[in-house]
Amino acid sequence: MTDPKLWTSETVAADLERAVHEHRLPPGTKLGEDDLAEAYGISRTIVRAALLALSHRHLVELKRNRGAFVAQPSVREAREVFEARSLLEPRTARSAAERMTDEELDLLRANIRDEHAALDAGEYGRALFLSGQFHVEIARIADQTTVEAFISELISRSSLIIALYWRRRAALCETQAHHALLDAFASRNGALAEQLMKSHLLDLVASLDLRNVSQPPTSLREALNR
Amino acid sequence: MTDPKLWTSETVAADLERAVHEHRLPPGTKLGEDDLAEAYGISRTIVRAALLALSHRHLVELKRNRGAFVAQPSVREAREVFEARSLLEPRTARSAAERMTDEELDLLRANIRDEHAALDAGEYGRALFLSGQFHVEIARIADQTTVEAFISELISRSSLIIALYWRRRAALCETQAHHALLDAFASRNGALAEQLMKSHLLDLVASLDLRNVSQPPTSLREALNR
DNA sequence: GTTGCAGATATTGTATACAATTCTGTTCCG
DNA sequence: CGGAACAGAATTGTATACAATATCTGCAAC
Repeated sequence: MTDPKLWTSETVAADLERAVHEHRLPPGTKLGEDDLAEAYGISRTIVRAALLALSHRHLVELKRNRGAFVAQPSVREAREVFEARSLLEPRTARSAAERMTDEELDLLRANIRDEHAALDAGEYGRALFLSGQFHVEIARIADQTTVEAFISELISRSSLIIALYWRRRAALCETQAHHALLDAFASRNGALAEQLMKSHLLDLVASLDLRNVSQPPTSLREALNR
Repeated sequence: MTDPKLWTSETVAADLERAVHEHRLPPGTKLGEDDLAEAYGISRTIVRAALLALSHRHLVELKRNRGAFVAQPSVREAREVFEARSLLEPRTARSAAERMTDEELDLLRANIRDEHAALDAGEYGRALFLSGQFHVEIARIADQTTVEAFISELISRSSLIIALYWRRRAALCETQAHHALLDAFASRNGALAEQLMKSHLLDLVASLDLRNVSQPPTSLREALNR
């Protein structure tokens, strides 16, 4: 993290977002301004701008006079995030399938290959990140920058949701669904891609434990609105 | 603007967003940090945080070392915004119709009434703002906070798009569509509400002039990537 | 042993100082 | 008269100082 590189608020935010996405920074982690400033070798000014950006993406929660924490999405929020994804992603997958070039198809293939490699190497965080990038890449291929930005945010938030609510099951169901999507893309079958994405998202929520019991409030304080 | 009130970055951002939404701050307007700091009676620190927030909502464009400007969405971006809205809003209108209480119905009626009053008083900016709030309110009633946040951003961006690309026509087509939606809500007809919202959005884009000619690059500089 | 308070410590919130960059207007030369 | 070049002004970028607030520690009282 202490690269000789020149950090800006954008690069710091991206670096932190990736760390969150890869579960190196679990939900609830305190992100102290001084700590980060020292870690990156910059002043608190830049750190604050980065944290502000992440809070706007709902990846970080800012508590007045108490600091920044990696967000802990509620069960409610978890449902909403996947509800939003189900509105955006299936149609976007259809558009992508209809515009897909061979080069873009190769990019998606490479993504799945890298994810496999990461899994084999035991790098689960990296595999999770790549799995998310697959979805973002689809939005990019659909050539819808605006929708892509929304999906990108939702994907990152989904990573937090998975960290909190994932229940152990088969680990490879993910790549299976992505393989099926890839086939639909390869045959430029938009309707199929839309349907597969819809099912994929339903499978994802089904793999979560979103019962209302045992809400995350790690501390009693959280349970009582500070 | 020079209230004795206590301004925070959030309230300043909200105040600016409303000004943009009501077309009091047209696209391209320079938002100088010192000017704003003086206008609100605060330091540049707060102003910068507010501008950063607005830039994340794509309402303000930050140009390095040159300052903040009210965004000027391109034709491309305009299309994308309405594409995104068409993915989110019709389904959300359906959900809203199915959950609508009588009190919420009254809120929507009041909104339309206020919009009419604003139009009669010649307060076009306020009417435009209320017209947008109608859409946001629907998302709120659908009880989907996450989708609501996206729609809220898209509505504000739509206001910029209208400022740039609106072609004069019948002025009241807006309230007509909202009236029709209200009837669908009153009869809790989700399918109809979804269909009406879809048509409403199509009418909106149709009322814009999105031909690719004469793109906004006010200055030559803009045309050449700075 | 727990509770309550007080001072000390640490962390965030805001303002401001200074550096870096851009803009502007004038001068000088062709 | 037109344009390059420069100096000064204005504006933004970053760091830091200080204020406000929250947290922690220790001691005393019950």
